[in-house]
Amino acid sequence: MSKHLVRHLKMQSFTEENYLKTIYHLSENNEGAVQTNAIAEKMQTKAASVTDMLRKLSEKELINYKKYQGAHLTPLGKQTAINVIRKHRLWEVFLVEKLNFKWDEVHDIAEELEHINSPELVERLDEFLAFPKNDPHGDPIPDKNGNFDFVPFIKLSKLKKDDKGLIMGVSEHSSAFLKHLEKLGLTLGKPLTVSAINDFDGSVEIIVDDKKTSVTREIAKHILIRI
Amino acid sequence: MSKHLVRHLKMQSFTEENYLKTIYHLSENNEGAVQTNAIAEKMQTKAASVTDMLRKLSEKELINYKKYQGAHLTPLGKQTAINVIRKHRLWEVFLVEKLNFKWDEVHDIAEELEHINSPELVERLDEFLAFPKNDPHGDPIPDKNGNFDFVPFIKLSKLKKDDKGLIMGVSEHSSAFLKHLEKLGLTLGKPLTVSAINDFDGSVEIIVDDKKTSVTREIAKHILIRI
DNA sequence: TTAATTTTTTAGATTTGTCTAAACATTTAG
DNA sequence: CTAAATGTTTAGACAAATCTAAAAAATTAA
Ligand SMILES: [Mn+2]
Ligand SMILES: [Mn+2]
Ligand SMILES: [Mn+2]
Ligand SMILES: [Mn+2]
Repeated sequence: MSKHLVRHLKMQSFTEENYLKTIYHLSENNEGAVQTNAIAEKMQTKAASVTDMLRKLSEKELINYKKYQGAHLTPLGKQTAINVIRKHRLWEVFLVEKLNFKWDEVHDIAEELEHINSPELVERLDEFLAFPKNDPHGDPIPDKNGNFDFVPFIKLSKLKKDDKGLIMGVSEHSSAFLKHLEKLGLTLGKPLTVSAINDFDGSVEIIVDDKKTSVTREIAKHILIRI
Repeated sequence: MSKHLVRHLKMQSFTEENYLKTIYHLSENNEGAVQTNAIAEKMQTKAASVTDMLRKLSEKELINYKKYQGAHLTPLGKQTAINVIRKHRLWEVFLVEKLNFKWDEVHDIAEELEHINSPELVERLDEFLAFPKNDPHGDPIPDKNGNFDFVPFIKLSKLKKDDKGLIMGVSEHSSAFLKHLEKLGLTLGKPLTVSAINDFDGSVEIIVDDKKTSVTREIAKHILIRI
């Protein structure tokens, strides 16, 4: 890391921050330790590289790690990860609300902006945006102490025929996925009704804006619903 | 450079961008080739490191460089440097105008933001800010084609007794310097009159807002005036 | 125009983050 | 319960950006 990017006191490199964030996201769902291969896959890197980094993060007391046993974030590691996520989501709100980007265009830019290191900047950005609670994809934005409401949305793929609900979020941020939803009229806040579930491939037929559409089971897994 | 920060087509690292920017600024004033030691001093690094980087930038055709002869930006290198400067200055305007930072607080944050790689983001930011012509320190903001008016301001240190003028810029961005000016009431746009020049140490006595103050010759060199 | 001084480059290390190939450990299946 | 498959770590290398110390070139001064 170049000296021109010297960070605050606890100097985490972009790379370290990305590892911490990935470990955080992987431990959100399943409870146990986060495995080397899972991290390697998410970060599009090799298991050997992950092992190296896990040792380093462990050295810095950002994770608990023992050989062959996977990783857990320490409180310090968790705080760091949540702070990066806070910044990511605030910048996404900025890009959509102030610069008129679409929700499918902001993720990659936020991946860069999330590493800008200025606590003051984050707090002022939060204020400028009027302390938003959710990002453009429905994800909750942690406050400056790292607290946020855990809202247990249900995957569209779990709904039954005739269930009704509101689209509250997505669990996949790729532009391709979001553009596809947009084309189908599936945007945040939209009410929908499940009109049928296809026995053969699990695809879900829904009614949105009085129009009938259908999404594959894979897509339905990434659409989050509040009933 | 980590793969998570893979940039656009012409992949310049933060470090390369900072070198190009420094070479650009050093060639703004004196015309000839930019010397190794001058770069080393501005970047707070060692001459040996500079030599390594000059060879690399030359390899990439961003500068013209021959051993012992110093460096010149190529058109491509100049364009890259100006684009980084454009981003730096636009972000400074954002920080001051939208997030209410003071002019002495924004430089370091902009040093990080200037490396965010998204042409679309820059254009939308420019529009959001209503296409500002100057940054909070009076420096001109290049347009998206890299063009900007060269405005030949005069250093306060060059003025004579009884000369009048407007403060149009500063050529030093450190927080300490800017805070000092602020304390003396020397902010952008302020009219001033030179009431005396001290023979002994060259310090400049001025009248601003009907009050008399005095700045050292060193400080006067960094205050830019339009008569 | 030789000598002293300044400037620049080279040589050789170091740190960070990455990789491949091979070894080792753990889990799963027969 | 052994054997195969899967998952993880080690060993050794590499590229980027940096450093120190020493050599070489260019400039300035005597
Ligand atoms: Mn995102
Ligand atoms: Mn998001
Ligand atoms: Mn600045
Ligand atoms: Mn500025």
